Amino acid sequence: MQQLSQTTKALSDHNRLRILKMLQLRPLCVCEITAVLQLSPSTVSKHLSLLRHANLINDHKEGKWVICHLEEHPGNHFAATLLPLLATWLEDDPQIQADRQKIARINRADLC
Amino acid sequence: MQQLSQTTKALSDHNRLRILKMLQLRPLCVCEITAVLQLSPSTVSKHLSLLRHANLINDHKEGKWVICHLEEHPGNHFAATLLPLLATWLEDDPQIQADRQKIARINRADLC
DNA sequence: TCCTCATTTCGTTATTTGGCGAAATATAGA
DNA sequence: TCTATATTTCGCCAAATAACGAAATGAGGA
Repeated sequence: MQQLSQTTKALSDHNRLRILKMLQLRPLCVCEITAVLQLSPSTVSKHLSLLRHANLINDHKEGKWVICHLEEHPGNHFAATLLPLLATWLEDDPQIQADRQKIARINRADLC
Repeated sequence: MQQLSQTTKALSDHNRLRILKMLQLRPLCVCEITAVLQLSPSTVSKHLSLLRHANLINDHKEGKWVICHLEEHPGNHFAATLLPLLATWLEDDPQIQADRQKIARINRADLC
């Protein structure tokens, strides 16, 4: 029950949903996510940490960047079920579409 | 996006999950739910109101009782997808099983 | 009508959450 | 080694949430 509520809580925040829907497009470094959300790096870091603990995303280092991506094989059963569903949800949401357009224009090299 | 986060937020609370899993067994009046959760009536009422607004449950009056039941045709797409999933989740959770045993023993007539 | 009892609403309190900026950490490159 | 920059951690504040008890509401039965 704890694990389910942890997962749904992670999915209940506006900005965390935006992050997950962005990552559907491609893996992103923290500063790209920060640029799109227009939140402070510390806030974004906290959201990412929460998503990581919920087994919804994962990351790896590439030089000085931390690259985040959707978790492909979540240890958590609920995350494993919900992530593919989320992939089909919110596709026509204006905010999500705007975020994705921003990502298309962004270049990690100039940004960070 | 608002609707999705409303739905997942509703599903992110321990006690609300317990309520939904109880209602899977059969419709229950507010005082039965209150008796199982061991929370104050006002607290339970608030949880129920939140679940109603999220289109996860519905209710009707029967004499002086308000009988709650799972929403069968949620107006909300996310609720419609998640309710059947929830029905398969947490079936082996000890807390959920204990709640259901309590319900089996409870009788609305003597309780209220 | 009046009383009882199930439920909801209101006002309050403690805890959690989401946000920030400053300081700490870590890594690439000079 | 020193510096610059990406990220995280820490300490704080404001807003949201979950809980309670008391008061209000609403329906059935005396």
